[in-house]
Formats: sequence, C-alpha cells, structure tokens
Amino acid sequence: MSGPEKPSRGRKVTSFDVARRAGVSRAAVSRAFTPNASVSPETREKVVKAAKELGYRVNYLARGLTTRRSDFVGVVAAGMDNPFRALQIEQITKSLVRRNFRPILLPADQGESADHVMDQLLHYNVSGVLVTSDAPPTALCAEFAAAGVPIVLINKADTIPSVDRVVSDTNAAGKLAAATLVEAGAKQLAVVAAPGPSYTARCRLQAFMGACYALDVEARVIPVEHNSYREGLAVAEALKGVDGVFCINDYMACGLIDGLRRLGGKVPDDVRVIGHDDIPQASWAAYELTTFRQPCDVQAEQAVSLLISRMDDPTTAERFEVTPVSLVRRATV
Amino acid sequence: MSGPEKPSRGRKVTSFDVARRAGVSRAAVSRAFTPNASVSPETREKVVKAAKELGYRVNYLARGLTTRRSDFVGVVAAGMDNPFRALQIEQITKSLVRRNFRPILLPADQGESADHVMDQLLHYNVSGVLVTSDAPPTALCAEFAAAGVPIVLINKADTIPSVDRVVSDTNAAGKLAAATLVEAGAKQLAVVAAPGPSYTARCRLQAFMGACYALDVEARVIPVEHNSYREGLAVAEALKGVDGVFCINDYMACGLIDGLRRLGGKVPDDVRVIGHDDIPQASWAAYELTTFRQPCDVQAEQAVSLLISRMDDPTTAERFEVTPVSLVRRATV
DNA sequence: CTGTTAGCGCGTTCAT
DNA sequence: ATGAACGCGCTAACAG
Repeated sequence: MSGPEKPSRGRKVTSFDVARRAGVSRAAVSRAFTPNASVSPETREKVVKAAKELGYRVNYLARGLTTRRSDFVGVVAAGMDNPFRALQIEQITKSLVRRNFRPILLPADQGESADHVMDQLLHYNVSGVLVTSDAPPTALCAEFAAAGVPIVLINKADTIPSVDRVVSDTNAAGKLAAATLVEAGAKQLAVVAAPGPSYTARCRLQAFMGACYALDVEARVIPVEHNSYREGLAVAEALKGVDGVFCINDYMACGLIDGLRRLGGKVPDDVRVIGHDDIPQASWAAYELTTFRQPCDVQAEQAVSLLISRMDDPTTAERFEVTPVSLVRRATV
Repeated sequence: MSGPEKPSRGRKVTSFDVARRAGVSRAAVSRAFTPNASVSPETREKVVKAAKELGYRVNYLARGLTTRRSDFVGVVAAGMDNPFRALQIEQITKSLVRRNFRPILLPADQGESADHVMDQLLHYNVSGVLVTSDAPPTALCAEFAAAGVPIVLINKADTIPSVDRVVSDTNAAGKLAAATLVEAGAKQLAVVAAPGPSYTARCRLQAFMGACYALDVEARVIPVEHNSYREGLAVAEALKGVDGVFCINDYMACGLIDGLRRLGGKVPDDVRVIGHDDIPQASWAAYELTTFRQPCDVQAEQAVSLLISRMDDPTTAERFEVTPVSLVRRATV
C-alpha cells in the first residue's frame, strides 16, 4: 500500500501524530520542517517519512501565531478593466509568490469600499501591503504605516512617513512626448487626461505642458472623467484643430484613435497620437500606437524588494524609486 | 486626546489588554466580537469602547485556529493576458470579498508551477479553491477534494468526485455560431482553436463542427498553438477561400481580424467573423466584433455559491451548472 | 542534537 | 450573562 494512509479522515493530522509515528518529540517534527534548524539527518528522515505516510503538512497559520509573522501580503487594486492594471497584478502576484508570499487580492472599487476592505487586512496580520489603486486615501495608508505594517505604493502620490513608493519617470515621459510630437511636425498640441485621482497621470500632464511651454508651442489640456477607452472615444470630437496629442494612457488612446478615425481623421497624417504604458493592445495591428513602455515587471520586483527590506528594518526613512520609461516608436507618430 | 492611545507600540494589543481595560474577562471580549453571542449590551459597549481606545482588532488567524476554519479561498488562474481572464478574476475576487472571504490569488503559469503553488495552499487551511486556469491537472484537484477542501472549477473539463463545476453553454455557442454564419451567407466555414488545454474551447469547436455537418455546409478546423492575439494574427493567411470563421475566443479573434485586414480582406464582406466571450475590446470601434457574451459575473457568483454550499455540506454529489451565453450582434457578421 | 516547558491569541465548554 | 480552565497547532527558550 502506498500513498497517504488516512486520505480523508475527518480530523487533520498534526505534528503530534507525526511525532508519535516517528517516535520523536513534536519539537523534532517542527525542526524537521524548519530551514536551518539543528536536526540530525536521520531524525529528519524519520520525520519526513512519517509525515508523508500520514499526509501531514505544517499549518502555517499556527506557525505564524508563534513566530508572529505571516506570509500574507495585501494587494489592493482598482480599475482592472485597464489592461495595464491586469498586467501589473499578474506581475506583482508572481513576484510575491516567487518570494514565498501569499498575495491576498483586494479589488478596491472607487469609494469607501476601499476603506472597508483594507481595514479587514489588519485582522490578518499581513506582513505588508502593496497598493496600485488610485482609491485608498492617504489617511488609511498612514494608519497602516503607524500600525507597523510595511506598505509600498506603486505610481501613487502622497508622501507619507514610512511609506515607500515606486513611480515611473513621469517627467521624462511628459517632456519626451512633447518633443516627439513637435519633432514630427505637430503645431497644435493637446494632452488628454482626467484631472481625477491618478497621480502619475497628473504628473505626466504637467511635465508635458511644461515642455510645450519651453518649446514655445501651443498646447491645451482636454479633461475627461476617467482615463478609459470610452472617454477617449468620446473626446475625439473636442480635438478640432489639434494635430498632436498626448494621451495619458494607452487604454484611453485606443479609444481616442477609434474616435478620430470615426470622424474621418487620419492617424498620424492629420493627428499624431502618443500614449503611455505600452499595453498589449498598443502593439495590435489596428493601432500600432507609439507609446511609452512602463516596465511593470521591474516595478513589481522593486516594490516587493522595498516591502521586504522594510519588513527587515521598519525604521528606515521612506524611499522613492523611479523606474525609467522608454519610448516605443510605432505608427501613430 | 482622541484616537488610539498606543498608535505604534511594538507589541500588538490582544484581547487580554482589552479585557483588563474594560474590567471584564477575556471571554467577554471574545463574545463581544462574536455574532449571536450572549453578552449584555452594557458589557459589549464597555468592550467596544476599550477596544477602540486601544486600537484592538480580533486576530482572525488565531480565531481560525480554534474554530478550525479560515476565511481564505485560493484562486488559481493562468493566462491573464487574455482580457477575459482579467475580468473573471475581478468578478471572482469581488464575489468572494462580498461574502467575507479573502481571495488568495495564485498565478498558475503553465507547467509544474501550478502544482507547486497549489500545493502551498494546503498549508493555509483554505476553506476552498476556485480554479479558472487550464493548467491544474485532474490529479491535484482530486487531492484537494480528498483532503476535504471544497473546490469548484470554472470552464474546466474533468469530472472529478466531489468537485463542482460551472461551465458556459458551449453547445449552444457552437451551434448558434454555425447557424449565424450560414444565415449570413457564408459557404466555406472554418473554426480556429488550439487543440490544447482549454476545455470549453474544444467543446465549442466540436459543437460547431457538428452543426456544420448537420447543416451540410463545408467546414474545416484551423489549429493554432495558443488561443491568443498573436496566433490569430498569424493564422489569417491559412484562411484562403474561407468566408465565415468561428474564432474560439475574442482575444484571438481581434488578431484574426487584424490579420485578415492586413491581407487586404474585408470583414464582413469577404469574411464573416464571430468570436466568443465579449471582452471589452470586442465592442471597440476598431472591431465591432459579433460574439457570444459569457457572463463571468454570474459565473463568479455561481461558483462562490457552490463553494459555500459544499463547505456547509461536503458530502453532496458533484454538481454541474451551465451558464447561458447570448449572441451579441455587431458588425463582423 | 534532543525533549520538556511555556506560551502565541483566541474560542469554547462548564460552572456559577 | 459571566468568568475559569482548557485546547487549537505550532515554535522558542531552556535544559540536558
């Protein structure tokens, strides 16, 4: 007979059961499953054997109770309709899992939902929180930091004591966007973005306008409600006379391009368009969007690293890392 | 002075601290935070007050230790580049959170990674597992079921004892796709799909081919590696002579349309295209894709319901729920 | 290297 | 309705 002996007995097998079967103490069992613990190879073997026969697995929840740590990391995110957000989450969770953490994902719809949901996290002794959403207010983040929970923000604004951040290079993007459009012959520039919650969006907008001013070229701001496809589609009409536009993200840029074409406009002949994020759709043949690649994989790695280092030393001053963006030249400019 | 008194003392406040400050026993504190427990309103109030002052929160991990339950539910998913997957995950996590569970998200890349990662779940006493990926092998799922962990599969194949499933109506989709294409005047049909892991994809393919046979119209199967945009784009060349194609998902259909257009083909004049899933991009102006809407929100609700009901009664026979799909007529047919 | 003891933070009897 | 005592599954500290 092979395989676990009690495949589905009602009760869970505990370290006690394993200890008895292996003829050792419970501490020995514990040590057998603890890295760098001092156990003789033979006892370890006995334990492992007994454990396998019984189908035993260490209860990490109980372990966490005594070690006062948990492997859980909260990941709060909103706006998953934006493909970039989906990618971000994938990368973040992968980074986390790779380092042996368990990501608990909290969809933070705009509004107070975020508060309530994040609040729950405090009950689980999470060893950290990663925030990509625009939703969670500064106050809440500060509360976490004060509670001693490491927290790092991705592409968010607020500088909060003890809260680390990783942000893409908004300044470079804004300036280079302006320069690129001008260089391509655009005379009447515009930037479309929601004045709303997205921090990086606002920064890119400012950098863009600043650069336009420096270049002495006319530029205006076209506001929208959300930085989404639908808004991009709808806002195309408001672009009369504009021949070069910086769209604050690709998601909206796709809508903008579709909107321009629907109105009979030619891209890039009539209007040059440049986006941001380099979502998969940006490289789709229907768009061939020139855009800035934002490396969400390295951002994820950085964020997790920051988290870990703060877990090790919670007292360090808050850090701020900026990730470089790179222009991907395609067909829309 | 308002607000928590010990905002960031090193040690966590426990029920003991609250009990002492409120002048009651620890049991009283416990009961104050347990629904339907017998506590007098006054003691409850005292406890709540003291708790607030101290910034106390029940440790759910410790609670789970004695109640032998946890609020965690594993969510394993792969292929997040497909927008439909992203939506699915969003809906699932929202459903879970709404019912007061904590979704722990496991990105299951193809291959053995899934095994290892899911394996970890057993250490956390998860009270259930939701699987949307194509990756996890039957054996692993069975192991969970045997271990007494409720598990429900979304759009997956294998019928396993004690494992519930919710699947979209593949049969209806396949048949209706064929009928719709024929009705639109197509004479030479094709279905493009990967023979690979996706269960629903295979089913839709079969239903489609069956319907074509019944309708006495020529149809062939165009195989691809993955059901992705890139493959769709590349496979357009293989469609010489075809004037009506059922693409197994929208993600690939977008690629297919772009591929056809690149070759100078007109959609729907030369080739009618019909997809599946109704991802956001399907309604983008660049595509206007006729497709089947798969209601991943109700699927999520159903899956969670199944999970819960099995948690309540683990002995029920495995159930199989099919969710209806509906044809969304747009411009590609 | 090993076993013994003493908690981790909490829920639950069982008396009162 | 309330408190005392015990146990959940495990690890840390201390002997030996």
